[in-house]
Amino acid sequence: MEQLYSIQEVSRLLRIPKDTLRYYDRIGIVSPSREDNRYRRYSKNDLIDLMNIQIMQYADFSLDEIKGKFGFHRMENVDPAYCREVAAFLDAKHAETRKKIARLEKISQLLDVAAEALRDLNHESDQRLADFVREIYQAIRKKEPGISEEGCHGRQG
Amino acid sequence: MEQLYSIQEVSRLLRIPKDTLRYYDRIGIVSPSREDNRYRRYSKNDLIDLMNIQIMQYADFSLDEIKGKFGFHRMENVDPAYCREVAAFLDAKHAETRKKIARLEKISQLLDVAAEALRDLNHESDQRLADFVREIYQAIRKKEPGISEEGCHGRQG
DNA sequence: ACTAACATTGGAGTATCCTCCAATGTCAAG
DNA sequence: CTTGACATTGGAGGATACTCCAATGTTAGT
Repeated sequence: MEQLYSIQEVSRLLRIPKDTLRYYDRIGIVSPSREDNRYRRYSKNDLIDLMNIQIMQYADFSLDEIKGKFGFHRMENVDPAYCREVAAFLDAKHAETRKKIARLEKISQLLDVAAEALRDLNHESDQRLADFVREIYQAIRKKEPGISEEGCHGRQG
Repeated sequence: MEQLYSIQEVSRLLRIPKDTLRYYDRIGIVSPSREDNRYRRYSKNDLIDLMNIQIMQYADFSLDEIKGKFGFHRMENVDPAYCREVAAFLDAKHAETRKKIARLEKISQLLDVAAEALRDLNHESDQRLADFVREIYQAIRKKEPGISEEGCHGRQG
């Protein structure tokens, strides 16, 4: 007596386009059972999976990560090793997120300084902007130790 | 006597792949002058444009925004109206960036709580995670007032 | 002349996540 | 039996920013 939902019902309940649900089925992310007529029938667990996916997408997980790393409600399998693995994965994501935030804070400052420089055009604000841009530019360059694919046939001394 | 650079030189100096430089030329973002043999020759100003583009990409501007909104070094044209327009644009970007940061802070928290819940499996941390997820889920849903393309032929009462 | 290293072009492919379409099948009501 | 709303499928297209390729032309050195 488990309740089942048609694709349309799921689409309305979770506000996920039907095409997207079909797409998720295709790529094996959420593949509901079928009726004799091949119509999809979503179970409660399928809905929970989909809600988890919505959360994880909000949290910048790619569909690939979602597909690969999670059993969702199958968490009934409380395998400690698996839990540790997932926890480590979440830690990595957390670190990544902190980095993104740091970058965006820089950008926020940059935009602020730039807008200010544009609003009152004087040497001081110009200078501040120039300095800031230079700092960021150097940070960008330091990222990769300097090889740009095609540019290394004739190696520079 | 302006110094000019070949595509290879620019690629090495700025660490931008040659294909990318050609791509920028194609889509009209930075189109250097040509020699008789049709080889590209980048001017100092072209380099400055490219550096600005690198900065703006770091700041999450799309190439379209970059193309549309900026005269870069042509800023010698200090048209006050244009400056105000650009400043307003930067303000909007700034607001957008603050929003992104707020979202990422939420995500950061979520990942933290989730990892913790996975590490020591007890009712308390589980509950905290569940609450947090619910809160975020509701925030996600509130975003759009609830229409999902295909799902509105037969309108729900 | 021949070669290596550079340059050009148009066009196709990659990656991600959908989004849309046409052809077709199913189901319930009148 | 027809109509309308639902469902299915495979495959194409879109947005973004490249990335790669093949065919071909140019330049400099021996």
